[in-house]
Amino acid sequence: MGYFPIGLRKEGFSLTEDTIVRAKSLAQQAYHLIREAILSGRLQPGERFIESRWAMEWNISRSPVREAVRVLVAEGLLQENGNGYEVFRPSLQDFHDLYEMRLAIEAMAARLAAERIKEPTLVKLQENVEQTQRAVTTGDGPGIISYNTEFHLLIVESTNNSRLIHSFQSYTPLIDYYCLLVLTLNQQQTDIVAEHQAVVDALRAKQATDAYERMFLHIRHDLTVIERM
Amino acid sequence: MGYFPIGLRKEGFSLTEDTIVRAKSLAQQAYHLIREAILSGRLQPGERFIESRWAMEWNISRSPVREAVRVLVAEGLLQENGNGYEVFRPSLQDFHDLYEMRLAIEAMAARLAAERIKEPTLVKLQENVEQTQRAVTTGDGPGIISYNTEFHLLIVESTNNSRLIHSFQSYTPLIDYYCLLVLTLNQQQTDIVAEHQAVVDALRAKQATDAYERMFLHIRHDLTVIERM
DNA sequence: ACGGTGTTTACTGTCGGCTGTCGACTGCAT
DNA sequence: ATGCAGTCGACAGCCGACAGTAAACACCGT
Repeated sequence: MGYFPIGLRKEGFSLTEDTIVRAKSLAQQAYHLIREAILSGRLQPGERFIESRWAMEWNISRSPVREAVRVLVAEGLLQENGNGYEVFRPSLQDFHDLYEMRLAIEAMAARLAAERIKEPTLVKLQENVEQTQRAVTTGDGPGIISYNTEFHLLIVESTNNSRLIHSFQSYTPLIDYYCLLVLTLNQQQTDIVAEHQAVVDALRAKQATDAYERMFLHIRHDLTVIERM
Repeated sequence: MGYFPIGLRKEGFSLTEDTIVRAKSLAQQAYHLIREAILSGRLQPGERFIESRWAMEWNISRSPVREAVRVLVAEGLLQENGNGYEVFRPSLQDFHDLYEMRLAIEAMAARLAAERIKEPTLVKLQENVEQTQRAVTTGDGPGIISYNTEFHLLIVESTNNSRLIHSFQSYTPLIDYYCLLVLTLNQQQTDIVAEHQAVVDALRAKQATDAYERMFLHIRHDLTVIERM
């Protein structure tokens, strides 16, 4: 007991596995499950979060759930509410703050990337822009979103700065979360291709301030489009 | 038992209090104590961190200590080490990454502050610059550091952006930490006053891009000075 | 000496239970 | 009805104990 992934603990498991795999701690599994439940919207914003319910649900004790909760509170996805916890309640102000954070991180990332990016990444970025173009013309909504995410990730990663990357990864799901809750989609803008292309051009030319400027305008454009709704 | 602040649990406490005060949870107290111990250098980098030792030390059970550890791991101040934990081991690369993070956050903050800063804050900033000037001329090292910290904090706070502020507050102690460990002091540069003054001037003139640029150069200057050592 | 195999030890992960607190409910007096 | 005290159920904070594990140690045949 206590070593099988949540959800398999009663039903048993297949013995046909050919490698030995050590399950993550229950606390970590609980963390990921709760996080996923919040970000996917299965847990409503403001909904009360009760440790013991989930512990029972998963047939584990409250300790690992508590530890997961501690981390989620630190990350802001859960909030202490007098006595008890509730799911983070997003506000427009938060969303605005988040976008300014994006501006800070990603514009800086573009600036740094201009000096550090490698040829293979540039190639990938160029491909990405073209794939985005196709997705836009064919009206492939999910495609646009996923290519867009990849575009920004590639640039942030090419800074080789672990803090920027970590920060980026911590707020990216939140943006999707807001879009899920508040907005239908923010991909109506067709300028995205041109703006991405401008960033790539600046990166290719190793023009740091130019890359910064392009990325800054791109994200701020996104923000103003969203705010108009 | 279990409801008095750590350190008072055996000695009892005065009954002359005239207000009811709720003690912070043991987990929160443990969190702050551990964090303080790390940042002050009393816990050496790389030193193994043993939950049960500290629980015994404080006469509490391991549960609250564990919860504190969870948060500190999430923040990066403790690291999982196979089986067990150890104190975050800073590296030069980390320090460099941290400074680029500063560039991202604080340059953006200056940009936003230019549009949002209020007159009283501008006055405070101007006073701050003059106090810094005096501290520099009298060779008051600690004074320079504390005025410098205040300067940057004032600007970040005047963005009214909770994410930027939170990010700033999470890395600020780390910078002091690095300075404590690696460097004697990074305040040998006397340009600090002129650079701060330039930022304040740009803010007063509501020149966003100018404020951005000044702050960017100021912090990068700091970084290059440090790196030369 | 030395690789390999028990064995101890010191720790983390998890559990179930106890206690304090809060909010809702109940019943009584006004 | 209304205000108040008492009661109760639900939940978080905390605890002591147990189980599992990794590294250090001791032992052994070679």
